[in-house]
Amino acid sequence: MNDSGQSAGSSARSKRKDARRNQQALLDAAADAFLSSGVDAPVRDIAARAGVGVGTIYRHFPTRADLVIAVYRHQVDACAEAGPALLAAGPTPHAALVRWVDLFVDFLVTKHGLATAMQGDSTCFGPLHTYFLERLLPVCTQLLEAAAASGEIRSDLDAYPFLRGIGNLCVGADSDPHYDARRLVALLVAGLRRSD
Amino acid sequence: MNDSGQSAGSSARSKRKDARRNQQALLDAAADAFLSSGVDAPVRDIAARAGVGVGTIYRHFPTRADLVIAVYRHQVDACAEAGPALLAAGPTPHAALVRWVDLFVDFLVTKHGLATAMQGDSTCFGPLHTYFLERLLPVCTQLLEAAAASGEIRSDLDAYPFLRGIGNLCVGADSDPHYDARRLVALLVAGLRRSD
DNA sequence: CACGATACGGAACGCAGTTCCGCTTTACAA
DNA sequence: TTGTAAAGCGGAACTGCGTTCCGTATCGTG
Repeated sequence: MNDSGQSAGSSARSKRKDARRNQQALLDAAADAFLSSGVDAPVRDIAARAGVGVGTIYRHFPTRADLVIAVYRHQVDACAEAGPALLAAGPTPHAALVRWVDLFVDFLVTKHGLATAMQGDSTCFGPLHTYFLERLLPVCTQLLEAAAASGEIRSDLDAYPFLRGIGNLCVGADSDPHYDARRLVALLVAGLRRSD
Repeated sequence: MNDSGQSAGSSARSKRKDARRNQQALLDAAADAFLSSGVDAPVRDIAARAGVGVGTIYRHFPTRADLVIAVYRHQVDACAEAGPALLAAGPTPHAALVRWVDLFVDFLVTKHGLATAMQGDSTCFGPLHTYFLERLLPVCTQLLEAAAASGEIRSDLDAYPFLRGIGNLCVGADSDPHYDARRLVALLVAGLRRSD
């Protein structure tokens, strides 16, 4: 039952050499395109950049969202793994929580349109939302519970709405210099502090 | 120079009777459609409901967003006008701020997909975003400044990011029973409190 | 080298918002 | 009442998106 890492069909090593080459080209092209045009870069553009037809994209990544996941998987994983590390390193669980949230926000804000894509509609980006959740929810829960156990924050907020709230606050943070998502997230976290 | 209320071209009383009738039918149909299918209801559906062609929509409302604005204008205005009233009535500016925010969040959460439409992409819903801003920003500024002047909250947060943050937190609040936008907004406001 | 499995390309589909233009309806003047 | 220009209308058509499909090309093996 433990089959983590097979979701997009992109990690099962295929037999044919050209297939693997195309898949890598696609990942590179997508990363490029996301960087310069945001996560909303049209599938056709990505295919063109990679020098393949659109059909090839869909053989490797069943859906646009799966391509996005594949591109950012490493960074999401890194963020997930940073949680326990911060908890072990930081002076207090609350400090670890704050640092981890910063990490997450930095990640979201840096990728143009990622936050928007991850929230909002469910038709096209459902898988993306799901992946983020299943990867980050356990970590976030752990941090939240540790900080609650140490009495630094209130204990009546689940990780899910907290994570979604952070994600939501990051929507549109790029492309608007007057909107500072980091600050608002900090305010939200400040609102969590126990007011004894 | 003071020509408020002409923006969508929907309030300039047209000469022809049928035109006015169609415009009203369109508004009713849109309100209906938004209620049952969310603000994302396709233009064609709305036109069909109203018994007109799509072209008719675009003569009355240059853009989908303008139709959305026209449908919700009254409620946005009501929200804007409630600001000063609450400020005058409430025991403290902070209480007024909290109540006003509640009002705004209720409004956003109630209309399926409105928050999502208002934030996020700018191509299609730019005018919507703009309208909300120009209507609510002054009110929000007033409330924030009053609460800051009374020493109840910190004074270093502009109304714009605050409003956007609230709007963002409401994204996807409908259609997800596990996500309580009201609570998160409350947390955000709590984070605003002065910590002397 | 031949052949079957595998992968590829890109035309085509469905569904958005929006535009365009030939036709209808209205309002007003004669 | 009726003629006529202006205003309004309907819906086919255009652009752009994600996705599907299928005839063709390529790969790896016997």
